[in-house]
Amino acid sequence: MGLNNDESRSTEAISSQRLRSQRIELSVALPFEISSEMALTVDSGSPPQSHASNTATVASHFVSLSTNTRETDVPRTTQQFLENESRHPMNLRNGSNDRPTVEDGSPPLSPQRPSQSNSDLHNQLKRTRTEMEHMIDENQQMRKVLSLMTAEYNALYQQLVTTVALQQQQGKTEKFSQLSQVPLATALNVEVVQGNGQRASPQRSFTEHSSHSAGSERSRSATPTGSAQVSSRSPGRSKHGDKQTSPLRVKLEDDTNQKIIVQALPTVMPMDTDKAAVNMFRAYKEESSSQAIDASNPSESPELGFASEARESASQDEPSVAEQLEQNGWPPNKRMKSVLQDTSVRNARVSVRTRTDAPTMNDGCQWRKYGQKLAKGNPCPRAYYRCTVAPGCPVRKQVQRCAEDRSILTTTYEGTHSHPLPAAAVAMASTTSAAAGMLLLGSTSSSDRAEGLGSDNSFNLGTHSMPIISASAPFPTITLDLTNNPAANQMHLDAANGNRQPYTFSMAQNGIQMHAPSMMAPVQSSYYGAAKPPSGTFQMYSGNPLMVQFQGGNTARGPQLLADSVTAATAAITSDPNFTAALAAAITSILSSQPNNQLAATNSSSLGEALRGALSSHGLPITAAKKDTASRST
DNA sequence: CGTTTTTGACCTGCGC
DNA sequence: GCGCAGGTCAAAAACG
Ligand SMILES: [Zn+2]
Repeated sequence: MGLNNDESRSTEAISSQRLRSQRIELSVALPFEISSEMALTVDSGSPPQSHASNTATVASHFVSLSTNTRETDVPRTTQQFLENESRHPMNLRNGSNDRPTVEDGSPPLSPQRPSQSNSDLHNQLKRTRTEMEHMIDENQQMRKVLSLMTAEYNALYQQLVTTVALQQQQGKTEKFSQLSQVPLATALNVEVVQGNGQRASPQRSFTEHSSHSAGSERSRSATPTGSAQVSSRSPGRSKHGDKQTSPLRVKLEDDTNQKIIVQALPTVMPMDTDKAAVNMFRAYKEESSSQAIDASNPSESPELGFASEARESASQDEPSVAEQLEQNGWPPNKRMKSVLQDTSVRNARVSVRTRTDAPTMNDGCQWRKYGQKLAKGNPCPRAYYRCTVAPGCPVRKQVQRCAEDRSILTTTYEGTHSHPLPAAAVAMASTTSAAAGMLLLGSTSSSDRAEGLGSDNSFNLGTHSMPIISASAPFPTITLDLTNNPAANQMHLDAANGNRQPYTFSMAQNGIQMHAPSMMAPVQSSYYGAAKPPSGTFQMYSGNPLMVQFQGGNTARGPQLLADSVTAATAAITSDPNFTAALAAAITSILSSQPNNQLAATNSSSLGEALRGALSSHGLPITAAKKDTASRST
């Protein structure tokens, strides 16, 4: 380096570090109960190739999505989405087979009238059908969004409750710090808006990140961990990293006239098609230095408010240090970054173990390798990747093969995407984000290390339900084991405290099983070591009198599908206290998962597309029923 | 020629 | 302070 090394380094060192999470503002009406009662119907009407027999019943609660929604009305943001939902009361429906497609997709054109003649109906049917095909598409996307939102909402809700409780206990002065100390989900970012409108941002603003590829503005955290300090200043948002597509916005007001804005959620904004997604990203990138927000997220409605907020500070492409100082009162490199949040954000990790020959798992995202290291204890090098879908995206992943079994690939994700994701990437992204959120919410401190990546690559977790607590585990890590190894194919959510029972996810060929702590016993007895379950089986059991069963005909394999299944599972976990709700989320997600068609190991395979066709390609009878925990069918 | 990979240097946190 | 180990940077090389 040509520069004075020490100088530049130290300066950089203090400067705000690269952001690893996006900032997305979520506005959630606290009292709003999305979760427990809602799930999207899976009725996809009559898809092109299909049996049109997809039905689902989840605890008898169904929401018929976009039944009255025209294409243009399709909510793009979760906010809108949710509003719609609340506007249209749930549509209860039984899982019936072979319903007339009209029923589901019938647009506002004209309500069905029994008196209509057959020909009229026929014509209408035609028109409707076309529209329906669009609807189906969007329906599926919505489902994903919803499942995400549900999970996230639950997490948020819990978070808020915790926070409020804390606040009540603590003096006012401590409020902020309390807030900042609450371990938020990876994607969460809490801001406190004071009465005067000024924002105190206890958390480092993710959007500060300005790392152009030029890298002139490198930054590193110099603040010692744990010395989180809350100061009130305007959020350091600006620059490209700033695009956010916040699906939801949570706003609370506490007694002190302070608004708490909880920002959350990965930008999971499913695209209509991957092509569209690509284009969008292109545009996204191009505009990365300006106000790409509107362009890339046209659906953002003004009333949501955050768009303008974003604009206001995104005016400068690359503000100089002085400018930033002016704007924020702090030089960029001295910006307060909530170390706590930072560490939370940074530390939450989700690692996924898959059996694959490909050098890296195709998760739908674009990655750029930025490093490789020989990890201790493992002859296989560990590769470091960073997301390149959007400049400044904080997400990273590490990929390493298992020392024992080289066919097992461990991919560890960290961070939350700061941009819309291609459909293909939604599954994995939401999985990791949900899992990370759960992790952070559930445990107050660290937990076990990423298995397979750490020096001890023992993934012996499977055999017992004991969480592995590694003292040398700086990061809370959730591990999804998607290998079919009966001994190890589990996911453990470990809490350092040990007072939590791990959730266990087992991946059995085509299904995924989640065991909540309360029902550990029954599960282990029957599934483990048993023959492979029927293909396409999804089961979730919980201590609650609720059981869901998913049965599909096709054999699913490949990490992609698994990833999606896990998404559902993870989403479920995320809202631990509200398992039922989570379940709904999970189901919706699962339903859209697909027995893989062409999931080549190459980068070209698109999980999203694959998923999209899932239901239509295979008329999977999906049933869910309330049952006793005891009863189960395999 | 732009983008990605490779790779050695460098940084940071941690334990001693 | 030193050494180690995990991560990251960035120049150079490779790639398409
Ligand atoms: Zn990304």
